[in-house]
Amino acid sequence: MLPIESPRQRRKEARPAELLAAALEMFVEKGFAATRLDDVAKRAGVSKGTLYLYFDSKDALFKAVIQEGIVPVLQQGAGMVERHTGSSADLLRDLIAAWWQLIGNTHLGGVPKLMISEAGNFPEIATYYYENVILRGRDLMRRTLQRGIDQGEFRALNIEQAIDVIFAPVLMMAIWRHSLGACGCGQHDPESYFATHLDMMLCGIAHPSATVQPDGMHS
Amino acid sequence: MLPIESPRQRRKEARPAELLAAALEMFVEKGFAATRLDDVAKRAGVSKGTLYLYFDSKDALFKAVIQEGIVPVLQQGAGMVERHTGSSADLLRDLIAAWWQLIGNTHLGGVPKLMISEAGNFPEIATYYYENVILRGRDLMRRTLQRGIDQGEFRALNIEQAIDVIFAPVLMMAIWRHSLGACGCGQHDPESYFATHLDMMLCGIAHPSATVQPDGMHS
DNA sequence: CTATAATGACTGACCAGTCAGTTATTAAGC
DNA sequence: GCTTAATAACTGACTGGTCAGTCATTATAG
Repeated sequence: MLPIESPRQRRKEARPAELLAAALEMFVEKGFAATRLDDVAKRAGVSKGTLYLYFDSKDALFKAVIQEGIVPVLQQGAGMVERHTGSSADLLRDLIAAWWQLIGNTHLGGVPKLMISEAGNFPEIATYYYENVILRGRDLMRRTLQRGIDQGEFRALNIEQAIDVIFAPVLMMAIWRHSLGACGCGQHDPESYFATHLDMMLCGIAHPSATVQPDGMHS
Repeated sequence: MLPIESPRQRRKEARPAELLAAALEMFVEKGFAATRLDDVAKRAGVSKGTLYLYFDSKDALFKAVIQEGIVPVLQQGAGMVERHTGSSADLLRDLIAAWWQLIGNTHLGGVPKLMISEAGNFPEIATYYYENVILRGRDLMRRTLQRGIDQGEFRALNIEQAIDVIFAPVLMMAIWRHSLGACGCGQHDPESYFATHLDMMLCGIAHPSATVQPDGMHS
């Protein structure tokens, strides 16, 4: 973004950042198929011809939106787990808060919905997303949970399944915002919702005095 | 719907059940916009012209898929909460198991993904879905949780938020199956996944001996 | 004047929706 | 039973509109 070495004037600043931003917004809002490239170009303030100077096709634009949108952010936040020194519960809190701050609460928060909607039509991009985004994110969660178990802070449970159970409410919050939440349907306050979420994950919902049978047998 | 007064023989049984089923499958698989009505008709074994004998438009077909697909099933399972006599934890288990059995694990399991994808393009249907499906489902959950709290089995917590926290992993399981899960990406075994889920919800992940501060303060 | 960037009218493929025509089913006449 | 008439069910070629992708032209910079 910053001018690199032209003394008085950039020749052309246009890396297609506005185009990617406009495309992300419209893909999230209307879906891939229902988005017209004329509209994307118009929202970015250029013509459709210009769009085709930077992207070979609508598919290529979609791919670029996914790749250049999420992957850098995810890499950026990767060191958090190693650096952390406090309790694992706090690390879990921090991870979720960071995800919400950097992704969920920005335009990128629409990407999960977009990938869910279009995975079937773009298996190649879905695979890319799975390997470069989902697996990496799961890895952060896995290390956090393993850390908690090793330190005796968490119970030993099926980590792979726990990852999804813990992250699902966070994901759904972002997905909801970009789907039915945008139609005037109810919506929680994120801060307070995540607090309840963590509370439930760490303590469960059972009353402390009640004896609970975890795996389905009656008392 | 039932034959009114033909003594020995129905004239024609064809309510367009095959068309609705075919449309549901293809909408879930490819998305609304990317689904061609020629293909829907072909999958149902009729011509496109026949499809238009029963549905006024592609939009009307979509609406029918949502309405006639989910609402009856939801109504059918509504009495479960009243009839239940055991512990509230078991009721929660039963509700989730029933949802998975009747919706998640059938073709209807694709409807949540479909609504998420298309809510923006069909606000009217999204509102219908919210009021007739989501709110009703939340109501079952609410009564279950309230029951548990009243009986001292569950802690008092924010019920509205707890509903979503508890149901999100179940929903995500169904959504995953119809999006990235269909692209060869990993997938949990539902039975075992829901067991872990309930275990976590009821007991939390914290080790019993660890002192946990539920709401974000350090120890 | 040359080179580069940007444009927007144009084209061809695609597909929702239509409708004149075909086939299947039932009823009527004998 | 057999033939014909009447109606219902279904078909698929066609049309009109939409939109991804192209490219000859225009604008701008040096």
